[in-house]
Amino acid sequence: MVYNFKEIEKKWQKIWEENKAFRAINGSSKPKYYYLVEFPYPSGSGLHVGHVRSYAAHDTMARKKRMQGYNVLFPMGWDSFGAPAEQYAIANNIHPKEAVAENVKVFKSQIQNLGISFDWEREFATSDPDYYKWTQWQFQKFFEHGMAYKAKTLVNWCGNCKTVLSNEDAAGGVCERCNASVVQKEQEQWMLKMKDYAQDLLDGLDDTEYSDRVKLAQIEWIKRSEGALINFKLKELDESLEVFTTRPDTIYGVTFMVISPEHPIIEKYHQQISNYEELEAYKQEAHKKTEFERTQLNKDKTGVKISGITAANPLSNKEIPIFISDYVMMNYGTGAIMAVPAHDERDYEFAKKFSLPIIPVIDGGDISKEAYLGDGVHINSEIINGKNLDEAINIISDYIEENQIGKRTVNYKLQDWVFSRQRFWGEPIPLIYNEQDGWKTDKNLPVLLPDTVNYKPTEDGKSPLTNIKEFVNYKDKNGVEWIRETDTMPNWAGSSWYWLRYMDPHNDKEFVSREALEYWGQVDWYNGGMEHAARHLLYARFWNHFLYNIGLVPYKEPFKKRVAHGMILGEGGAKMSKSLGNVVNPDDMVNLYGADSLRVYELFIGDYEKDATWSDQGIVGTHRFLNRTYRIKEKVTDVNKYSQKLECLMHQTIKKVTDDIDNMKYNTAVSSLMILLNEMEKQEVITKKDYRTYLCLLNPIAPHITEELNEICDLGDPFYKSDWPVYDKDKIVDAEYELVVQVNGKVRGKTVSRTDASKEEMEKQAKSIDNVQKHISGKEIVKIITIPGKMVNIVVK
RNA sequence: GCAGGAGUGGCGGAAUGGUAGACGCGAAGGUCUCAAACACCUUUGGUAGUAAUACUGUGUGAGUUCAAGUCUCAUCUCCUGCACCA
Repeated sequence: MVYNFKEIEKKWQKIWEENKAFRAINGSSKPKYYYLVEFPYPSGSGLHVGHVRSYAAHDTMARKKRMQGYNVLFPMGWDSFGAPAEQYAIANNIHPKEAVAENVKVFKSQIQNLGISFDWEREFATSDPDYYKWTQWQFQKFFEHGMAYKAKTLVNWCGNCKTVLSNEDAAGGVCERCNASVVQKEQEQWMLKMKDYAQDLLDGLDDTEYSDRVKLAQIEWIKRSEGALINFKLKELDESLEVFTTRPDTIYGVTFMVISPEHPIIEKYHQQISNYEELEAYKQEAHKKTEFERTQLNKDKTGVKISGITAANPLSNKEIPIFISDYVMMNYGTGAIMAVPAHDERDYEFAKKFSLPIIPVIDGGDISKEAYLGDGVHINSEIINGKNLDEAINIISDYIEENQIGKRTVNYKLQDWVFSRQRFWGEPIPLIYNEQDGWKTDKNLPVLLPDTVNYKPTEDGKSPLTNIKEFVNYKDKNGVEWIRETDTMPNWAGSSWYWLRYMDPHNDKEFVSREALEYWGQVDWYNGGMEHAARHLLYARFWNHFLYNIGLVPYKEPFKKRVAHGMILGEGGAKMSKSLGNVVNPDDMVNLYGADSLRVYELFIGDYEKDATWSDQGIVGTHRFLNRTYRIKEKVTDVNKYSQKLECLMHQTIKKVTDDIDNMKYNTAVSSLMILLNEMEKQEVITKKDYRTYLCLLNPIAPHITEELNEICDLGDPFYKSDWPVYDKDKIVDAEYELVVQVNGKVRGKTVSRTDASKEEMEKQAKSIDNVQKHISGKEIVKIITIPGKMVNIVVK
């Protein structure tokens, strides 16, 4: 250990805190910039080296931006509601509130030990009543604007966590939290009408600068498809069955229909259906299957034919049977499909299984083997015979609209948001109910979570709050008795507006003041993990779009820019996990090498947006780099201008580091600083200005050691009060350079040339090199390509 | 299956169409030391050669170009999302 990083780091962290060095000022006349990094769940396992990477990266940008004269908002808080905190509490047999307080303390000190320049005066946790009061208030806005409704839905039920999960939480048929299988269960739930915002959420992406993969994750999740709704008349009833299809042109190939086992028509025409019991049994069987079995394992088609109801093809008038099958989902489209086995893989499998007719309507392929999915000319299709795909779709769409059989439509995969959780540790949904008045908002906010110890989920899956009479029974000031809603909000709620609260975190009159909203505007740059690029981002955008539409926020899109960091993998390339024993604790690294070494290492490790593998050796390298940075202070002279030999490199490095930080190319920023240090080490002495500039460029990445050296060597104001260096673009080009000479594209020699040499001079110089002579003598020179300041290529024959 | 991304030394990784392998790690040799650690110096893609140098080299195969890791086409592999989405 060359320098005492422990003492230095503590010292500067204290100075920054005492001087409120990173305080963001509402209404400052400086230009504003808002950096947001996802706030963590304060889980029991403490900070991960992955957190360090994203915090250090944003911190680097934030520190530089401040030095460039911006009023930077760079806040941090805690996403403390939800399952992780609750599970930790249950496991350790303490109240979630205490668990959160405990974990936040650990997280905060870990982050502070890293010297991240968060404005801690704006800190809050989503489980603070002062915060969730406003989450509840905003939910009431959704409710008041008809955006929240209660519905009996088939929900994903995790038997292990004893809770309902959103489709997003149950992706892949396993519980996001505990990995147990998810089954389907009917339950009354509060829903938010997110589907109404599908197109807006899609269009809004055009006004953002998200990285491509983030944008695509959003598009994929919303998934828009254009097609048509078509009504199929039911022969026995005065009723029709509506289907959604993207291929109306294949309608002549429809040989049967399939509806979801949960389709309401089954209940409605219970009487007409002669095999109702059989259908009901199938439905029950399907619900027992996990989503995983339904989708992954069981590609084998199952189903039951509905007896007593048949449909008619609206174009050909042919009578067709109707089946129920679990391959049709109630929550997509209309829950019913027209089956075209000749041209759809799933319908084909089903038709084969149930020996149903397969009529080709597009020419091509061999339908005796498989469904033909390719393009071609329509056949067996009366009014569209001989037409190609686009034409046929148009003709059929026109036809069904003219004859009022159906209409063109756009469908989205995006679903309404299941907003209820039957858990203790969440924001209570602030609604009350009685028979006469139905559901009403409770205006006495916050609706506080009771201080109960009975917070474990109940066996029947109801919220533990249902057992607390003092909470459930509510009498208003007129003496009217109400029952309180006992469901709580999902974890995603608190994180759906937290960036707004940072703008004005202590406001007890409003969720955020209008002035603060106008001043800070959009989050300029939001970083987080790829795992949140679909769901969290979608919920947050939806929430903000809604607030915008009711006039509560000035911008529709909350985040101007979103970039996703890569993961830090354990040594060996696997995801860090306790079971693999490859978890690296940032505290250990800070103790061994210091926060600066850890920060530099995590930024040097590779491309910020890509995954990177941890290496214990790598951090040794960056630690050495900082030691050398420290040691070179002995060479500093009192001269206050750049050394002549270093001047050009200094300007080049300023440019490189400035550009690289803006483009998140931290690895090459660090590398260019290493190059500069290597050069300085070669000099007998370096000037005060050389050293000051070098330290200043390194400061956003390694803030402690640079502040210390700046002070020890008496180079100027502390960096947190200083300006970012600027380069002179006339000085980034050296007077001389190494001219590369190629013959037929192969390097045959190098020589030192003047930057302002003419092409003729360059060619003359090139030809004078012995080895070049050797390769061109006796041959005909076809042409010479000369790139000033770079190279000469002599083409010979 | 669909979409996106990536294949470069022993390893992490650099390269506006213009010197491939910057920078770092590791390794080898050396200096310091009684010794070790730390530090410092030298070397380090492969093959041949004392060397100068030559050939070869960015997953594979073609192509465009004076010049290709970079552009085009084909192909293989890996990763990451999404997935019975009608």
